[in-house]
Amino acid sequence: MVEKGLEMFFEVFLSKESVFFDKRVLQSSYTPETIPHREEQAKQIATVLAPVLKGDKPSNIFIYGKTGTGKTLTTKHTTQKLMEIASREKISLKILYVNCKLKRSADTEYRLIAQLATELGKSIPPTGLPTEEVYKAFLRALNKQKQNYILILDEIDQLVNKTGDNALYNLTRINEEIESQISLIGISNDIMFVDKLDPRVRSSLSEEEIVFPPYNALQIQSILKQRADIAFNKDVLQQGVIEKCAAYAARDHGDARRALELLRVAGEITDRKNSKKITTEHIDEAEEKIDRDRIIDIVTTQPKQYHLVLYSILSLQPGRGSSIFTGEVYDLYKSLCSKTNTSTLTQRRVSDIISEFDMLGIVNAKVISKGRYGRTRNISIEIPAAILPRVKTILEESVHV
DNA sequence: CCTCCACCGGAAAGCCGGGTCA
DNA sequence: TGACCCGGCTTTCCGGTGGAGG
Repeated sequence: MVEKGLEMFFEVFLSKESVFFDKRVLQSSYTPETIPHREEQAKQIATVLAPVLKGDKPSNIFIYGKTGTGKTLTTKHTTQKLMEIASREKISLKILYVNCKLKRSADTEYRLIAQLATELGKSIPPTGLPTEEVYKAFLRALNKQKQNYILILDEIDQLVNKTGDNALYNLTRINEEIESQISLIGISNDIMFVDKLDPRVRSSLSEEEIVFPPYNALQIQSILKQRADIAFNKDVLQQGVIEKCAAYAARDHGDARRALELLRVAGEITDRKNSKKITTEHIDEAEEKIDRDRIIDIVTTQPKQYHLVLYSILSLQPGRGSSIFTGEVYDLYKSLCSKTNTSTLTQRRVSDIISEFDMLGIVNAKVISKGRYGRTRNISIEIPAAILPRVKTILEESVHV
């Protein structure tokens, strides 16, 4: 019986028409042939890197721009082209790309260097060795053949915020110890982060600086059109859909990635509803869905102690206008802990957990002063009311209250 | 203008699990 | 097997601090 039902389902699914022609084009892993509106930046990168073709060491580059402004795409694209020329001209050149945000892969000094060494063919155990050893292995790999290297460090701000600028310091002066030449390209979406760097590292890293400004609504429109032409079947887009998508994305700092995601999810919603056309209403639904999924995802993947803290905050929000303070949250949290037989964390720690929720956008926690009555955080919940009950259920199940 | 609350938030250090190496 | 390493999570310690109330 069940089997029959499933079969039917799959058959119907197959025969169902989709608005998509090639969905991959809207996914973030997709690399388009051309990158519109970034010609200027691509050229700047090319200008700095070009000397490598004559055997000179290019300057290091620091690239800055908000999320979804095409930094990674442009950098990869440009270096790839450079690589093509280099191999055609038989110039020995190696390009290494690492994303420093990737958990358990390149987000600490040890892991970053290990990752780099691995890409050069040395295998390094994921842990256990002294960092010093890993550097030696990396150096040996670099020296195996004399050539130029270009090292792209994406999201370096993450690395620095987490583990300091030690790794960068070592990398910027590694040229003194090897025959080969290394140039760094650092990509960051937080410009303030350079201030946290040791001055020597800063000046070395940003020998050249390239800024990626946010896209404006018109530019996002053209990006969306370019992709939509390939991604969707003919005539599935209702008038004004692209414009609306672009407007949403431009509203908060011209994030092209978000705009593309919005369009993709809107398409998926359209398919699921068996409609033939993507409408502007679908865009609205998509935006809600993305937000909802994000929050649910964050909440479910959080560890138990975090659940207890969040549950305390939610319980203190009775709908009335009164604001919540750290002290109250901690008191409730403590009693919850003893009720559920969980070990109790210090207030210092809970305070950090609250600010983590703040950074995740689950909660809004501003430090305020109540004068005579001390200083504390003013906490309010940022979860849309529509999914609050669901979040509560998740928390209750995890915590057994 | 000064006090003093109720926390904030940086630094450092400890614990523990997962690992290497000789 | 024991000495040692890394990194995530947590505790300890402690010097701030904005502004209502005196």
